[in-house]
Amino acid sequence: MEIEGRSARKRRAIVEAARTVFLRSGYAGASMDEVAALAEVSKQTVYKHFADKERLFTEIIVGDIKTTEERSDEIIESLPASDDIDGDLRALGRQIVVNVMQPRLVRLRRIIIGEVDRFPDVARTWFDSAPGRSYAMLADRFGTLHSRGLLHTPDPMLAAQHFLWLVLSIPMNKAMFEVDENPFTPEELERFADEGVRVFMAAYGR
Amino acid sequence: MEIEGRSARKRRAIVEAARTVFLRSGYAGASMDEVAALAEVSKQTVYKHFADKERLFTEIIVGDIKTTEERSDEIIESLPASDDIDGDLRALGRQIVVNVMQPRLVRLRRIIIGEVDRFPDVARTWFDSAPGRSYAMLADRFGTLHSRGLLHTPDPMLAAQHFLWLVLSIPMNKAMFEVDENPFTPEELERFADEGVRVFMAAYGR
DNA sequence: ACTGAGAACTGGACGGTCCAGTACTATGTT
DNA sequence: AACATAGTACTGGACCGTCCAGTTCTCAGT
Repeated sequence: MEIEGRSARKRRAIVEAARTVFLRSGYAGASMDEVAALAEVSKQTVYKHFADKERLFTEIIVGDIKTTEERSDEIIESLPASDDIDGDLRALGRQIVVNVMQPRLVRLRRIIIGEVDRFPDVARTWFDSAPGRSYAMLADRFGTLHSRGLLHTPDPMLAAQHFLWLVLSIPMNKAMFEVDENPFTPEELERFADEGVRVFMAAYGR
Repeated sequence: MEIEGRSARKRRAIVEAARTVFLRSGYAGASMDEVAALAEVSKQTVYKHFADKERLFTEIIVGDIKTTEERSDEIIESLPASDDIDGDLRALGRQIVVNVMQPRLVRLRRIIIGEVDRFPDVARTWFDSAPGRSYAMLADRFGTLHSRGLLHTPDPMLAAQHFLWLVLSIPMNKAMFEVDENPFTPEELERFADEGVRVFMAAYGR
């Protein structure tokens, strides 16, 4: 078993500290001294591992996005294919809303939106990965369900977007403007999911 | 007729310059020197009218929010009450999406989201005014239409939120992560509106 | 197991830059 | 005269990124 060397250990500490600091203070609000201090590492070491603040930010955020992406993939792939489409979608909607409304993700989203001008590539990566990939995976499922006659989704991509936003947009939009990243209880979130799915089924149900 | 005095004229120039600069560069990116230069005013004069950068920002942004609010009110109030609910809502949806997706408003939205931590009050003002007020006004209309049997919206507030986000969330979410604030043509936007209204009517019609 | 070389790290100082906000004098306006 | 503004220099502070002298770690070669 490979033991993590000193350099790798320091690097991990830096990444973790940077994640904390950037998520807490945003890009402009974060200082490299703060990162170094929290990582218990000298500033020089930070600059040995990362060329500058922009690259550190980019790596941290893109890393977080990838993690998020994997989790979302799991959730959508777990969508069962029972006869009870309505129940299946309700379960899916609940999982999605609870997952996406995690305070950490809400903060991440806010920071990326605030830095679109400075980091357009990060924003694009987020969009392709966070909602974009879910759109595509869900559209794929809806396409299948349509051809099996279980849903009426002739435009599966549009249906997928409608589904996700029916479930998410009310709490997400509110959270964008609240200091408290998740002002809803899990029960409230699940209600948003259920009501969203109800509307979805009225329009797209068999 | 009251002639605008010198002081008032300068103040207006400062406000306009500040609006331009803040919308272009955000709060942190904007500099007071830049504002003074664009307003063709000395920095001292800026500080004569506004105590500090934070207050200048707040006044500018809140002012813009109010303007937006009035425009939104007009649009929702113009919702006709004909027998053709479906057509009326489609017209409303189109107006809303085109109005809300103005590049200026999209930028404003991004800036406010990015500054939630520093300016929670501004964010709250935005939320209460921009989506919040529309929710309430629309919910009021839906309540009336429900009791007249023209819609089935027992929870008018929820229906109003579903309506607005069915129409808006797809383009708005994409625009949040694009450098180009409005990556859609008016035709595409209207299609989002129409499709959103279709889903809405399937769930809440009759 | 020992050693020596080189890489990585520390800690602190520091230059350079940017910028909010102030001070001060001269000029213009009412 | 009284007040507002211009113009400009200045202060104070934050912070990125660099530099350097001295220390610690790692690992290959013996």
